[in-house]
Amino acid sequence: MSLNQNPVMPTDSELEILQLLWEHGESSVRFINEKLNLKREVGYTTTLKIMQIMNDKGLVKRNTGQKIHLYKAALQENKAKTTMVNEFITNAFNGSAKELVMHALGHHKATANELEEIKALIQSLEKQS
Amino acid sequence: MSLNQNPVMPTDSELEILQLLWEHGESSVRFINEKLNLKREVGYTTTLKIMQIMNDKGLVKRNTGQKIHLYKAALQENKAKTTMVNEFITNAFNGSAKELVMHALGHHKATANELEEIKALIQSLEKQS
DNA sequence: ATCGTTGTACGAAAACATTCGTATTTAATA
DNA sequence: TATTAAATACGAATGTTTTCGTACAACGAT
Repeated sequence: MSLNQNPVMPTDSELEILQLLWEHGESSVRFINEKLNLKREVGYTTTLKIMQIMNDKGLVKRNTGQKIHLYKAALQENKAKTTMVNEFITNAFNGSAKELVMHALGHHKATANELEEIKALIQSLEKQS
Repeated sequence: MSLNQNPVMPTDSELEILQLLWEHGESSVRFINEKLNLKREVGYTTTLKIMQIMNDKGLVKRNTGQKIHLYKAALQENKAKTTMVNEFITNAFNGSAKELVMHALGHHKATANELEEIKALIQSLEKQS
């Protein structure tokens, strides 16, 4: 996706890799490729190429000090996800966070505990105003 | 009896057009192209081509009874958006609706009224269980 | 009937994303 | 130091999305 190209939007493959980097921290191509292959078959050089492109785009930072290069996400997980959510709200929900939330809660199961946490967040947002 | 087929995910351009069709109902290519051009420059035949592709994919239904063909969204707005939200939750939030909602509410401003509506929805979800 | 305007059809270029084969580099070890 | 295993670099094929030029069809006005 991207009609909007401001903060560089990751492609689907790039997002898959970013998630692994957020979860595991700085990692080698080999490691990421093995994690990817737990879910689907991907060639090593395919993963390598995508991570090199991500480096060119500034989505990751690469440490080339050793033979085995190490990659880490260039963006904080929270900030990146907020950017993606806002983009999604703009593109698919005409800017209405409420609409998105209604769909997310109405059709994707959330546990009682999660609903409590969301209520608490709303409460704290209401106190701010 | 009809076979259920995998929902086709619209591309960004296709989604833009779907939103206009949901908003305005059955429309001509000329009309949609003019709406698009309020926000960004798009050639007429570009819009035409995308709408033809959407027809091939089954994203829209086309009425060719007149010289000016009319297009309407093939999917109900609610169903399509739910599908997109669930896809997004899977891809970017590891399946957690809560994570998505927290991001949506935490950083995208929602009005006090909207927060009330969301609370009411949560209440009704909690009653169900 | 012909001309000009406004449609649709279609193909191909341009831009972007994904995949992978092959060449080259690096470094441990025999 | 020469060999080998494992890494990176690079280019090209493939696939998808977006864009638009050009051809042709429909129709109203002359």
